[in-house]
Amino acid sequence: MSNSAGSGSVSDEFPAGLRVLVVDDDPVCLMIIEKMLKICNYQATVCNKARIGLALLRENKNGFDIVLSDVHMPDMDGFKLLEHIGLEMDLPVIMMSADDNQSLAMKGLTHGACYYMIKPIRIDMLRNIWQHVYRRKKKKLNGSDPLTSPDDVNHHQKVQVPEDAYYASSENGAHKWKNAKRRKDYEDESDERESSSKKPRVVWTPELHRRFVEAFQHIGIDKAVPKNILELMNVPGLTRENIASHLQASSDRESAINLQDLLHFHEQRLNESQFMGTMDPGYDLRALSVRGQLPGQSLAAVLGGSSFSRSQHLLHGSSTNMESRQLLRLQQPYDHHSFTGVNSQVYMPMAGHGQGQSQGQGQGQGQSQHVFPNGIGSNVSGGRTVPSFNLLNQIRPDSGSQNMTFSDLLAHSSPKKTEPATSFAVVDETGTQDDLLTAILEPPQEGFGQVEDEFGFDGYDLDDLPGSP
DNA sequence: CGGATAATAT
DNA sequence: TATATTATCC
Repeated sequence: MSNSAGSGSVSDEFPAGLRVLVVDDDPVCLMIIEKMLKICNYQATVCNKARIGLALLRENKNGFDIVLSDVHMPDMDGFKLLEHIGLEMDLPVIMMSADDNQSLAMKGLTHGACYYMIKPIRIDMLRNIWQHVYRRKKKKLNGSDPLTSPDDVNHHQKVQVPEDAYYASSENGAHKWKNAKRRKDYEDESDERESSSKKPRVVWTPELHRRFVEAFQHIGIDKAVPKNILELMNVPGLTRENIASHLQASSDRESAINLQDLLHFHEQRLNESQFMGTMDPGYDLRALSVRGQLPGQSLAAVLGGSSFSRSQHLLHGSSTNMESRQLLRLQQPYDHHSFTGVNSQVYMPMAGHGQGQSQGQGQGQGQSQHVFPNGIGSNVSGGRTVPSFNLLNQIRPDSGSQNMTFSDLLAHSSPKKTEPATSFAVVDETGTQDDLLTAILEPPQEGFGQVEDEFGFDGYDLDDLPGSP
């Protein structure tokens, strides 16, 4: 294999030869998957012991592109394996399980799995796995931009959190942020000159953030207000406002993340039902809308809860699987270089509207009628409300642990934060935020968000696969 | 304090 | 330009 140098041409051989490591204690399953992978033209390596799988991975760090692992295994829990892989190498891991338990799936996803497949695995599901590899590779490229100028500009550094690193703490990084916003009490000096910047914006490096979290946890959710946090953090130059702003941003991010998790599920359902495909390949803007509430709160509440009441009637029978039905139309006739189902962004509009007043800036343009929850998108520029938020950065780590997280923060400190969203939408990576906005704002079409007969699917294989026609 | 929006940075 | 992050305002 080997690709030619990065010319623009799409190497039509990329997906082929993908090196997949499959770990599953069930020999039958293992064999089947292996077979299917081969049919897909992938290079499969199988093993029935998690430990062995891990050993294989360690042996040649670059020997595989992606890992497919079962969840339940005698010698080592699939999550454990996942953990090790996440810690030691940068490989996309897909979890598999016959158990469609939502929380289990959630656990897999939050622990770093890039996907969670419900067995039985169908070949259609395997065809697409290359996307995960591709996506990760792409992300890495974007992240490691060569902008790292060694200059000692005391500005700020580009602290891109490598997707797999989360908040790896670097002990001696304690002073890095200091120079980033050295400000002291001297207000007279500098301001304009001073070597570089004029306005030292605080840069929340992972280290700084860590300190923040530490303080937050130490204080306890009830008293964790900016003032207290500031005090405990004891960082020269940092102001209460800085904390407040960060606090706000953090909680917003948290809810955004939950949203993203939700998205994962949708993606799965999508992929899983895509075999019946054959829609016209005309559009690639997948917009998905959910009626009902989408409390920016906890994902658990959303998934397990009674949200989505609107589509309730669509669910006949098994109530185990939540919103799987309100999916929409998928396309992607093939497993080719289309990206449907992978990169996506989610936005949610607030229930109400019309707050766009702003302080009489000179914008001149009209205000958007829709308001987005702060952080998840609230930037009015050029008269438009532009949604935005960063899904990828600053997601705090330690899933498993029961440390206090910002979810707690969210739940406690802002019960009435913003109104629950009435819908949300998703677009794939070709969609811009604006597209999304459009999707959201679009008048609730008939059948939007509901199962559409016209498209030939009224059920999802997820449940009826096991044999219940 | 908490939340929204303006301002910057990338 | 569009989006992300932080500063300000109320």
